[in-house]
Amino acid sequence: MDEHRDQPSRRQRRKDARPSEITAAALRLFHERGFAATKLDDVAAAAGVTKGTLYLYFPSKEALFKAVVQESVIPNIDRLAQAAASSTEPPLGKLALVLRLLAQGLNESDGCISKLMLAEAGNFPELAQFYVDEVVHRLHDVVRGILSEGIATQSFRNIDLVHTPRLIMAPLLLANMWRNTYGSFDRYPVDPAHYAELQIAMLQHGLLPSPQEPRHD
Amino acid sequence: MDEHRDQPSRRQRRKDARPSEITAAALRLFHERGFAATKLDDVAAAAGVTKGTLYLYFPSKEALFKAVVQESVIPNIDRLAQAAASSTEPPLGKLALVLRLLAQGLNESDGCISKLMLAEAGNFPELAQFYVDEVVHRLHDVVRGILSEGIATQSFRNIDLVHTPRLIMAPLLLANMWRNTYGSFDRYPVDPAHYAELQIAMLQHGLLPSPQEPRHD
DNA sequence: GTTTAATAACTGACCAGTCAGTCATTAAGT
DNA sequence: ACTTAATGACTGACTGGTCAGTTATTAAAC
Repeated sequence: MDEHRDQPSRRQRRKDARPSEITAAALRLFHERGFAATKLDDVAAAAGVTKGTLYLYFPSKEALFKAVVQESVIPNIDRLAQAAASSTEPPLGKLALVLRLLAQGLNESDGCISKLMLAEAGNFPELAQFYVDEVVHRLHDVVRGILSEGIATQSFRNIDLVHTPRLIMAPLLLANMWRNTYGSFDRYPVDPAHYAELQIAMLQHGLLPSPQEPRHD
Repeated sequence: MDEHRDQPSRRQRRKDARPSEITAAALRLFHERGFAATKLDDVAAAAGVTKGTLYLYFPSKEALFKAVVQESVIPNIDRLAQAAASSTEPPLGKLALVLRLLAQGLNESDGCISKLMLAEAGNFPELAQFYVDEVVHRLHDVVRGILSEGIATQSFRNIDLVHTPRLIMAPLLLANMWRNTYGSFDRYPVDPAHYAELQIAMLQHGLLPSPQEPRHD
């Protein structure tokens, strides 16, 4: 019986493809269960290899974790900062652009990292420091730049430049964690893109009815 | 030599005080390190007992975790709902009241739970379901009631009643998790009460300059 | 035939959970 | 009051299972 022939052959050698497959599997499981509760045997199985193979590419479980974070975190920030810088819209439009891009970035690849880092920061202080400096503060700085410009041109009122970036991005970030975590338990599905639109409207009008023109499109 | 006399005596019998001391210690450590990464020996030490004692009061580590969550979660919701119901303020004032109470509740006792549940929901589905139903949705319902009233009296524009509660509370919740997690790494201290005020102002005005009266107190 | 990616059996440290024993406290006996 | 028996809260050494990390072996690739 050669029933081992139907799958294209186990034990392939694919040195270049492995690392990203492994980190992808690890990200999913770390996010789902937490770092400590995730077994490397499970990560390996999810990546279609065995545990020994992990150690060909990553020297330890902790190193794998760091690789996961750094790999998933680098990309979208630059894209976002660049989009904001090159946009010629007025401040509010620029802000809307950033929020929509953020929602999109969270939606695809890895809005998982924010929750994962939050949960594990206590166990990995240096990594947490890196994350705060390289990701969060850079993101805040983008928004802060827009706000600052808006205040200068009197498009915005004179808001708190230190904390308002967090205030503005919090709903999107939390909505995303929410969806990734409680999605299956919740009555209403949560959609980051929808939250982006709600937040944009809120930034524009607040809760109050628009005094000049009650629009109805 | 009676040098054993200076500490009031180890090995006291305090059957009634133990459980809350244990859950308090457990909450701190679970929140700091995560459930799986927390050793019961450490919880016991932090509570001033030994591991064996834990098992006199809680049948398993998982049972301890559930006790921690349920104990920390029950109180503040009712207080908040009641305050909102008995307030005679206009909708925006009522909303401000709720946000301030929420910030206060997060600040003292246990704003830890929200992060802890977020991190462990995947490993404790029934508990997550309980938390979503009994805590989060009830909180949202309070806010939803206020919004609904505001729309009816035309104090508010016609906002999305399903999602806006989350949108409004997200900044406070996230700011709190932030402070509990990255507080020591962050440049600027995060204060929930301050975020409550920022958020109230944002709900009132949005980002835009107030068209009728540019106030400056 | 040589190289090396991949495997799987193995090891040892760690930790949740157990239990026989200890001692602070209570209360009965005098 | 003073002694002593009974109680049960508390301890800490122990165990069995689990899992990160290792290594001897296998087989794919060239």
